[in-house]
Amino acid sequence: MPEDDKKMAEGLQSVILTMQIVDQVARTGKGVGVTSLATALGTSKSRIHRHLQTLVQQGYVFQHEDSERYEIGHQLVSLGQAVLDNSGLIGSTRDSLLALRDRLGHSAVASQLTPDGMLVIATVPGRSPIEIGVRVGSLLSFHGSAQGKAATAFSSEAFQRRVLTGDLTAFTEHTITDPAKLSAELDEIRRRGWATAPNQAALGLNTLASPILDGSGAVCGTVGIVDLTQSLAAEPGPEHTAAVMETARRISVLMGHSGPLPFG
Amino acid sequence: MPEDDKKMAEGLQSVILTMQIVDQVARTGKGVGVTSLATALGTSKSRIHRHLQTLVQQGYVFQHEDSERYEIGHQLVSLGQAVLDNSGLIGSTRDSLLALRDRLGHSAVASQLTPDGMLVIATVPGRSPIEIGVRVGSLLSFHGSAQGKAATAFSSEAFQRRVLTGDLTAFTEHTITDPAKLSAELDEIRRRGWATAPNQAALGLNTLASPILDGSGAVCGTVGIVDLTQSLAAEPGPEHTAAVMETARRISVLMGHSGPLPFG
DNA sequence: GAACACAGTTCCGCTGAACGGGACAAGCCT
DNA sequence: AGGCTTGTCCCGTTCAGCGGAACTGTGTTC
Repeated sequence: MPEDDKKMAEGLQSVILTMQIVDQVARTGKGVGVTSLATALGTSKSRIHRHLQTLVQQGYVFQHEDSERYEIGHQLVSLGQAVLDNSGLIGSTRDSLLALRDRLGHSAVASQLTPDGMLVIATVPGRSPIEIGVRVGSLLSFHGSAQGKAATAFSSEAFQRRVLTGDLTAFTEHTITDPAKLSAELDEIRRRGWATAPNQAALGLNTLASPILDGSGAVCGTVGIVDLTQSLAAEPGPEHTAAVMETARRISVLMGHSGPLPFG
Repeated sequence: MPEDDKKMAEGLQSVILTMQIVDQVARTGKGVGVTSLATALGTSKSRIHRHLQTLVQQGYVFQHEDSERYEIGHQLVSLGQAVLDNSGLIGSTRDSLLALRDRLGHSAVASQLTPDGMLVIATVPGRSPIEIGVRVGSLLSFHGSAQGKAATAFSSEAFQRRVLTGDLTAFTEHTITDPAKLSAELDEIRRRGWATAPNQAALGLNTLASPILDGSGAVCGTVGIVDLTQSLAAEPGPEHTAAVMETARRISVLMGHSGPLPFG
C-alpha cells in the first residue's frame, strides 16, 4: 500500500463493482439498501440498482419481498459452501483441529500458504468463555505471525530471502522488523519445529504454530493454537509444543507427506 | 421457466460473467485455465482473461505462481465465511443439528424460508457409512419436499394459496401434483407438527421436517433428518417425530420465539 | 391532508469501457 | 526441428452500461 500507486493498473470496473457489492451484501447480516450501497461505494444509485437487479436475477442476492432491502441469495450460500469445501487443507484439518482444541483447550487454527501471506482457512473456538481467535479468511503476514514464521522457516532459501528483504511492517512494538534478527529466529524455529509470535501480530495475543508439509515435501500451511499472551507463554511448555507438532505431523500425512518431518 | 420468456429481461452481462467465473473457479478444487473457462462459458479468451486479471488484482482469485491455473483467492474464502456466518439461522442451529444427529443417527438438515423455496443452510452427516444428505445451498421446492411442506403448512393462508396454485412440477412419480391432495396433506401436517416426503423429492430418499418459528411467530425455516426411504419410514416412529419437533422448538426459542408452538 | 423527505425504480440519449480477433511468447508433446 | 497447446497483449470499433433526472410509493411532519 505505501509504495507503488503510480499507475495502479486498473481492472475492469464492472467486475470490481460487482464484487464490492457482493462483499457488502454478504457482510451485512440484515440487508442493505440501494442508497447506502451507492454512498458507501461512491457511485450512482442507478448503477448499483442495475447491478443488484442482475445479481437478484441470477440468485446471488435476494430482494426482500416487501421491496425493501437486499440480502444474501441462495447462489451465494452455495458458493460460500463450495469455497470452503475446496479451499485446500480444510477437509483434512477440521477433525485434527477439534482434537487439538480438546487436548489443550486453546483455540485451534489452520492456515494455508499463499503468495500474499498465510490464509486462515479453519478455526475452532477454544474452551474459554471469552472468544479468542482469528477470523477465517484473514491474511497473516510472513514476518509478523507465528504461522508466517513457521511456514517461512521451512520454505526454500529463495523464499526466505524474499521475506527477509521484503516489507517488514511493525504491527505492534514487538513485531520483528530487523532482517538479521528475523533470520536468527527462523533458524531457531527450524531447529525446534515450532514458532510463536507473542504480541507481535496484536498486543495481548500469542500464537503457537508448526508447519504442514504436502506430498512433495514443501510447506503448504500451518496448524496452531491462539490465546491471550497471559494464557499462552512465549515459550510454551513441552505438552503444548508436542501437541501442536504432532497435529502438524498427522495433517501432513493426510496431505500425502511421507517420510520424516524435518523436526520433532 | 416454462412460461414468461418473451422478453427475458437480461441483466448486466459483465455482472453475470463475473459471477459465472467466480462460481466456476470456486467449484473447481484444483484450478482452472483461461481456455477451459472460455469454452465452458462460451465467450472469448481475452474477455475471460481480463475479468480474471481483475479478480486476481482484487484478491478474489489467485493465480498460481508458475503462471498456470487460476484458483480461489483469499477474498473469496473470507467472503464464503461471511456468507455462512450471516445466512440467518446458521449460528443457532449447528449445535442442535449435531445433537439431533447423535440422538437418531440420521443426517440432520436445517433449511431457511426464501421466496424461491427452502434454502438448505446447514447439514451434518449421519452415522451410516454411506453419505446421505442434501448439499448446503440447495433450493428445495415448497410442494415437493418435507421442508417445503412443513414450512408452507404453518405459513399464512395467502402463501399457502400461492403454493397450491403455483408450479407443482413432479420430481418423481410420488410427488404430489394435485392441489386438493396437497391441501389435505398440509392440513394433516399442521395437525401433527411434522412433514415427510417419501420418494417425493428424489426416489429412494425420505425426509422428516418440522418448522422453526421466529420472534414474530412466522415460519422462518425447518429442521429435519434425511435418510434412505428404507431407513426412514413414511410414518416415522414417535421417537423420531418427537426428537425433530423438540429440536425445532429449541431452535425456535433461540430465534426469539416465545410462547407455545402451534403443534406438539 | 398538503407538503416534505427519502426510499427504490425507470427512462433515455451519449460515450468511453470493454469487446473481438488476431498476434505473440512460452511450454509441452511428438 | 515442427506442430499444438497454453496464457498474455494490442488496438480500432461499438454497443453495453452510464449519469442524471423524472417517477412512484411510504413514512413523517406540520
